[in-house]
Amino acid sequence: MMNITIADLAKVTGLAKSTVSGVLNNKEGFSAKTRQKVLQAAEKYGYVPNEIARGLSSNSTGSIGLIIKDITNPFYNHMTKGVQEVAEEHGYTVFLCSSGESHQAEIKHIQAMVRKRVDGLVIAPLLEEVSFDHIFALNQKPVPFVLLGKIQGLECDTVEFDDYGGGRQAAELLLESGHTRIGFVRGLSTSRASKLRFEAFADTMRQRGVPIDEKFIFDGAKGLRTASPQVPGWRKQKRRTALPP
Amino acid sequence: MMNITIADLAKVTGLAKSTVSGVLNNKEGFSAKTRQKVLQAAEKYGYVPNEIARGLSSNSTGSIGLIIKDITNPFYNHMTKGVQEVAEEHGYTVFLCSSGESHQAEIKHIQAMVRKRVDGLVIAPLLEEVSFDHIFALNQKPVPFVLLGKIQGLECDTVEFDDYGGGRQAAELLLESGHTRIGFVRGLSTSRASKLRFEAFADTMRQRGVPIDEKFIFDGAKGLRTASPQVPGWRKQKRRTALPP
DNA sequence: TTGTACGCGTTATCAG
DNA sequence: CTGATAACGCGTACAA
Repeated sequence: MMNITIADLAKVTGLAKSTVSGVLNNKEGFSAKTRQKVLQAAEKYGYVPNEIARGLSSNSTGSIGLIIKDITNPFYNHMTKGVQEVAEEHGYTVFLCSSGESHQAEIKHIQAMVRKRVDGLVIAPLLEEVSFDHIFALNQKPVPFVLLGKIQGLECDTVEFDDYGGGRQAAELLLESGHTRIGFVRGLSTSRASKLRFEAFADTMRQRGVPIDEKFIFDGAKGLRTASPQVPGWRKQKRRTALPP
Repeated sequence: MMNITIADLAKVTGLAKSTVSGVLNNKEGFSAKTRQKVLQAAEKYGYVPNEIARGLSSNSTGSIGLIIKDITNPFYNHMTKGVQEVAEEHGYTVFLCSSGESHQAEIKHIQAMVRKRVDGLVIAPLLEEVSFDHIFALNQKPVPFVLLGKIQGLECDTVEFDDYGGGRQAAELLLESGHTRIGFVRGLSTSRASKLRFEAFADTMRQRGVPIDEKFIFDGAKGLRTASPQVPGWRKQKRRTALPP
């Protein structure tokens, strides 16, 4: 029950490999008879083109890599959905890799994607308290990539968020509603988003002359407990379900 | 800035391709000097093995395909996380495909995965009101797969859920708490899980002699609105965030 | 210990 | 219009 190849098809139809390949790729210039023969044989034997082989000669794989932190985080799974929809529209498939907030995992995944010769990469990297050597190294390679967040001194495509602005808006909303005892839950120390949002919050509070009570500042939140169903007893299931990165 | 190959390394070191390959694959029987030379050159020129080429001759890709309905559904993203963790432990990478409740998309994705010659496939297929021809066809091919849910007349690996039991338990819990005006929100008609849960609910109600009020039965729920952050304005963003399949 | 030749499945380039 | 042949990058026998 091996996979049938173009050579097999050539043998059974009595044609040459190149002819079979041509017909299968809808090239011009083949007699209707030949076309028929090839197509019928392909159908009959359940021929499925081997994209690995195709990729080797065409030097492209039709795959892109997406490296995120945690697929159970709604921010990332919505983003993944979007990436996937667009990829699909363009005939691409996506490799999903989760770094799980581990710098080592991030490095490993990027290398794996390069080994698999993806046609492109979308990366949501850890942005604080880590080195970016692996990203600079990636930049020396032929594979194009987009980063979620800017890296100092690296000229490349990025998607950025106004985390400072968001933090300010949130603080202002609460202050304008007349609140003064406002708390803040910070995320992991590797999250630049969390850092910026907190800075904005602190700046806004200071500007309005409202003191921050340290009792209400928390650190290292890895997620929000939600009402989401959980896969019961899945290993040491780390919950990390609703906090944007 | 092309990708560097084993042949390039052979050229710059003045060694043979097979020597380079041997060293890179940690084979026995090479002088320390040769080893050094190869490793240094590989490092210097940023050599990254081409898994496409490797896959072509080894007839394996180190990738598995995962076909689910919607990655923003917590049931599926937790499942995806699990699949991914195990895959990674074994040195595999996963292709993520979302069928989005479309039978056509499911078929298309399965074919794409076969073309990409994944080493295996995990599929959460639509189970009601659809044909299974594509699954039977898949079963004729060399690629192993696991299904979420059983298909009549198909001998293959499956993972199953006790949806009927769950529906019964839920009904019993409410009845035993003294409730009688109980509603039920059914999912899509292609969801067997939803169908079975409703049957269990209806059976339980009947057995207890509690009448079902049709006013409280709803159909076609595609998701639960949650407090999850949304990617704002992402196309016609269909929300489908928290209902198990 | 090292080098050569072939196969993996496709595509592309030439001849016929 | 069709057929032979050479890449593509790697592994793996086999030979030197």
